[in-house]
Amino acid sequence: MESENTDSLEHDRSVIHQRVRRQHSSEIAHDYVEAIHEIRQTGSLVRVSDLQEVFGVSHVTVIRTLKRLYEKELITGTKSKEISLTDLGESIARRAQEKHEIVRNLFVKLGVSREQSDADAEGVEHHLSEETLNAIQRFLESTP
Amino acid sequence: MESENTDSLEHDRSVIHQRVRRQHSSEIAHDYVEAIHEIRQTGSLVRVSDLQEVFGVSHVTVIRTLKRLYEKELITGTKSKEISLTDLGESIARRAQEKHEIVRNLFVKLGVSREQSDADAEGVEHHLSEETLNAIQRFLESTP
DNA sequence: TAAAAAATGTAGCTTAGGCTACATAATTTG
DNA sequence: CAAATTATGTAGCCTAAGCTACATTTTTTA
Repeated sequence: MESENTDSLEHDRSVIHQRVRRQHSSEIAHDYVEAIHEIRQTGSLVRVSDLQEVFGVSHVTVIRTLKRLYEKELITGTKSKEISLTDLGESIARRAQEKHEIVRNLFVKLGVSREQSDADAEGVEHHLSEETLNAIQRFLESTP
Repeated sequence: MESENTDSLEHDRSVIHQRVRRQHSSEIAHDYVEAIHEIRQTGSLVRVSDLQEVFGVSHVTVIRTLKRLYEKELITGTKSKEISLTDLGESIARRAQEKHEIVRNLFVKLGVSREQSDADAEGVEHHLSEETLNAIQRFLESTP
């Protein structure tokens, strides 16, 4: 009963780490729908080999991941011709894109190169709370 | 030989994602040495149960992770009494602590609450390049 | 100090996310 | 159009990181 009156110091730590683990487990799904969304935006059909190139993994890994996305109802089908986003997938993709842009713009504004901003944003975007994203947006809108 | 002349557009995407995957695979190790370092800083011995509380996982998971840290020569021993950082582990822990602080201070400066800044920094700290960290530090040192 | 409680450890299961090797299908091209 | 190439798909293996169940050891405490 030691961590009851200590303002749950230890307990809070574990909550933080549990949140990060949760974020990781949805991260790949979000990256995939984001990539699928971008490909669809160009007007192309989405092929396994496209995703294979985007992520730099084997086609086998792509196929299995797509199955999981289908089970989670983020995409409408798992065969190459049928790969498209569900409404849920679509909204997740849009939000991921927004987050990515916000984070990238923050880094650019701080003086980081375009390329590095883009690369770092990729890892970071999944770990920010709404509070922090809002704060970043406020900062971006101030003092251009 | 397809992505040689296309300015490696697709190829670059895959490099970015491969980097994020690499970051993820070292992330837990870094979090552990950071936690061990913090516990040692308070003068206490490090016990399995301490780490279990910090991360909110079962003691079994902690034990197995400690074995991996030992194999990677980040800690000096895997039995509770012997858990301490190697020089390598120590330097990783210090750097992780620094990064965590830099990111947290950025968020605080942007108006995010202490608590949320700390939580978000935990997920973000592993994904920033030196270039971005330096840019953030410059920003923190300017216009206090 | 002996019993109870807490901490540690082992065995073995699960899922996610990588992979190669080996088909089969679809597209391109000579 | 037939052959070659490219794209998909399946089977089965690996590691990391979670877990529960069941010892065993260590520490507390009555």
